[in-house]
Amino acid sequence: MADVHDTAASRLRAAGQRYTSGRRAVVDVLAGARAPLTIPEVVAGGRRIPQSSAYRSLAVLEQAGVVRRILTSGDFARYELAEDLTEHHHHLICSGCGAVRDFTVSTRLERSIDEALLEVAEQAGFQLDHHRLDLVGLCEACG
Amino acid sequence: MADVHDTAASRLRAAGQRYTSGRRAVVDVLAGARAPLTIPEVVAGGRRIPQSSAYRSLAVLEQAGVVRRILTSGDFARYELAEDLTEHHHHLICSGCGAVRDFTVSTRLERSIDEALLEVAEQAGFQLDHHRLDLVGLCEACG
DNA sequence: CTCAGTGCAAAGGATTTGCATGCCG
DNA sequence: CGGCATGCAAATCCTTTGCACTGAG
Repeated sequence: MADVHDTAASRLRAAGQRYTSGRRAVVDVLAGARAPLTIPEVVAGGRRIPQSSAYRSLAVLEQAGVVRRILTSGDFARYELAEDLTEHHHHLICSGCGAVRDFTVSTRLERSIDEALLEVAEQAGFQLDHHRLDLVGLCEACG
Repeated sequence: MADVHDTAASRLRAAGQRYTSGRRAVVDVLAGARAPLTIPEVVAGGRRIPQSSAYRSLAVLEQAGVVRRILTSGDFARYELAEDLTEHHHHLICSGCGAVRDFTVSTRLERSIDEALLEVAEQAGFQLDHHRLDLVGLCEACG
């Protein structure tokens, strides 16, 4: 956990930004969650995080590579810690209620995907950064 | 192409909707594109498609399963024909300029992914609808 | 004639931004 | 002290909606 904050601090520094208490509070909330959080959830999860500051902090943290923004079909965007601060994973997305849950797949499959995508990227002249593999369906409650 | 319209018509009918000329115009524009289009692109691509009608038509078409809405990091949502009207594919997304391009991977990899996700879905009590595999990176222009 | 679909203009709502203040360096 | 970060409130802008009109059945 301290590790997360250390990494966050150094990445922000590298981006010419400070790791202030407000930004730290946002990271704390995200680190304590098991799934990506919406802005209202981040705001509600911290003791004193005004909405506009949450938006601004998350924008800065995203640019610095500390958090990642993910888009679902819900009204709000969601944020989670960058993958190298947690571990590579994917999302189960309920198309009914918009709930999101994390999951992982086998290393072998990951490797196959990465190999295939690397080739695709090369052919297309793309510089591959990462891939996104999401599962879309209905959760137990909505099914 | 006529096939696309036939399918669209029957799906709309099944959803209790009509396949009007306005909706047909939207489908025409999407069918003529090689990548998902933003609303402004749809509006600009058709001869006479008011913005609000484009939004409304696309919402109806999405509910009927004729088109799919996809979210990128750009300002606008993008729409494409449903996969069974084209073919299963994925997206290269440029994190620099937001451009999106289609690509496919081998059938073998698709099968592996589907098998793995089916298992994940089962364990999580999810009813699997489909998966999304996107490649995120920088396009030639932005790289 | 009736009702769904359409177009325009206005409203809605997540996100961004201007500006004054507080705080870190 | 100087400049970035913060909070509040107001502005932005994609998207949705109200309402009157048109067209298909």
